[in-house]
Amino acid sequence: MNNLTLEDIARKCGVSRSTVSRVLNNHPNVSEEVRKQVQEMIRQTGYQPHPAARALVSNRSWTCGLILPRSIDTFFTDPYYPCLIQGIAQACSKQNYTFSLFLMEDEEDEDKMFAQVSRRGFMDGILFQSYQCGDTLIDKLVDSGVPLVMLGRHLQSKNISYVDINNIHSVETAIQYLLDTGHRRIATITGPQNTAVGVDRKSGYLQALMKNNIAIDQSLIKEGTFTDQSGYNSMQQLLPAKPDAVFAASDHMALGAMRAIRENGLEIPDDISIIGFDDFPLASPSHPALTTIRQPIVQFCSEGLEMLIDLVENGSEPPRKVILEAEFIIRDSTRDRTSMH
Amino acid sequence: MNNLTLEDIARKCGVSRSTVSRVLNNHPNVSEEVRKQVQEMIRQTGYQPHPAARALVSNRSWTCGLILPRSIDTFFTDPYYPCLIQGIAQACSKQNYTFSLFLMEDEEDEDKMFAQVSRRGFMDGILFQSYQCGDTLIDKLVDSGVPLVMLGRHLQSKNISYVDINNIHSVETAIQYLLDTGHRRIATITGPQNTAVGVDRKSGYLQALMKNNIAIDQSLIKEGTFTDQSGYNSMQQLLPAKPDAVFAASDHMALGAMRAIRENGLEIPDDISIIGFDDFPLASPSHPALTTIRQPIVQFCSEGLEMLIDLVENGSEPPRKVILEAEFIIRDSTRDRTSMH
DNA sequence: TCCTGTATTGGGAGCGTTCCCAAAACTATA
DNA sequence: TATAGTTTTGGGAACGCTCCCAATACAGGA
Repeated sequence: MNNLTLEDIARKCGVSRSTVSRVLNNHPNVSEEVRKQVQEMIRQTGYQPHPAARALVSNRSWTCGLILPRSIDTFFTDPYYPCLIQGIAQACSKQNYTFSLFLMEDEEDEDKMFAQVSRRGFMDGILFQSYQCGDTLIDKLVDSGVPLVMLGRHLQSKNISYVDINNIHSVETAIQYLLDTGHRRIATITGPQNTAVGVDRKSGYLQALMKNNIAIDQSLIKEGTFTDQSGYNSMQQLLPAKPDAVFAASDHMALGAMRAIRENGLEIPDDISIIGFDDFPLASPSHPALTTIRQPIVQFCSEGLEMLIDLVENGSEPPRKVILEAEFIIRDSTRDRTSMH
Repeated sequence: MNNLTLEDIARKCGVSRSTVSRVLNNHPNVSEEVRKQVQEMIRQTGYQPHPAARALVSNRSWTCGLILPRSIDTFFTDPYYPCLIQGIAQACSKQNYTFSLFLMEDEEDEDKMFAQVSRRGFMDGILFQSYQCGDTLIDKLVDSGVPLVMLGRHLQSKNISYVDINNIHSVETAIQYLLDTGHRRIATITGPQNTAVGVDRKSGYLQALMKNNIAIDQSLIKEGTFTDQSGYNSMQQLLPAKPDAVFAASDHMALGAMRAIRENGLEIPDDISIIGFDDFPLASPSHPALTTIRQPIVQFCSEGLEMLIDLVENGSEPPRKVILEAEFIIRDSTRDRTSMH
């Protein structure tokens, strides 16, 4: 346990506290010679400035929080959350930030988190995973004035800065691909319609069909909950409508749908093509390998953190907004049906 | 953003800073009347003490870190990690601790984490998920002197405090159950043999057979990696040896094994009984519902944190050690074969 | 009523930084 | 060589707490 102070280093180098502080913070106005000497001493002794002392005087803690609201019920089963957590952890490490995680389970958790967050100087800012609308937590956070970035747009976004994936456009691209490759009865398993992702991915599906003057058939649309099981159930309901392709709003649901398709004696992609969304680790090893839309999760997280740091340093007006493009990945669960003619 | 100080509260109440501090820290020697008045003022104003100021003077940050070492490669696919993270988050919230998460990906991450951790007063202590032996990180952490608790025993444990599940005993119980219900050719898919869990769960299997004077058949033992895919592959290799039961060292591997069994035209539990380990959310909704050993993950996490707090407050000598019992849960993937006689 | 002991209260010092301003050292110019 | 300007350096004050010790208030007993 290393308990040297600035003053100790200063004494060892025969300079003042201030000079060491300047070296530490890369201020100019330190002669090259002295800078070298101090840096060497810091290296040798393994000195680390005391974060609490720093935070006290500068009102910056170099810590950011990630809040996952309690309405999230697929934390254990959806690989999105581990991926997100890793992405944020990675971004924080890169920016020399400490990463604090808050999983809200009940109101008590929210109060406790609040106490930790609402005091300037402890948590520089927070990243908030968007989920259901109607979450009152988000309003409380905005009111508290803590720098805040939403991960994924909020359904009733109230001038909050956010990063999002271009869900609508990327789904449109995927559906257009299905149309171009000769599919005519394209079904979709949507996400929950009280979430922005759920709504946006469905919009992409609808818009693509409309642009191609294809009538919307409600029997080809089922709402899922992002779980494997809901994909399976929705697919069972869709099969009687005889779709030749399905777009599922998450890979997890796509895998469930594939199970249902196979159990009904149909082949993928020969009878039905299937497209997912996410491209998390479970997509590519599936059989057949899943055609999907890849979320740029690493970039998503680092953009989110960078935006947050910008907010902390330059104030949160006006709200920032970044939309990232997702990549359409064609694998083996879709098939070109035009070559059959 | 609430930026009142102790002194502000004191002034409003017409008392001194010290008195407010005493109320805040539940010191005795404050008259009941004054205490009430101050508490009411704190409530009204929503005053929160400045954590950095507190940490600076008391060398306690009320923050603990959870480190997941970089040798972990199943972070996204094994529900253990989300469960663990939630368990720790919950325990921290209960103890009014802030939870910082460190995911090590490369050596640079380790260095950065080290800088944050090795300075007393920033991170009170750390929880370290045990994984592969040969991790040098653990030695560095021990040397740094930061209070440390291992989650799961370490294969070459060097006097480190830890919490663990009684893996050996709980597996023995499960195997004994298989024997008692008439199974004779019990196979196992073990975890990696360079991890303590992998070794211990295999030991439980071996000991149960030995106690019943059953010869060990190496063709009934395959080593997996805790993934679904490895469960599938191992099961394919085990099938020629004609087992009538399989114990898989994780639910995930059990599910993979079930897939392999079904693909070979066999029925569960009629032809082969199967037992997993974990009882995480994916076990009970499987078909048939999986007989498994439930890890008391919530208790595991809270014991770990309590041990860490004990270490912080009372020093880490002698090392503490807590072993929790796991619960054997019988569902539908096992079948009593004695009633067939 | 005075004295002693205990319960309560107040204020100073200090934690390890950053920031600011003044002092010192150096440089260039007249 | 004197002077003004610039670069570099040092030290005080402050951040908001906790801890310690001294001061005060309030008992009860002689």
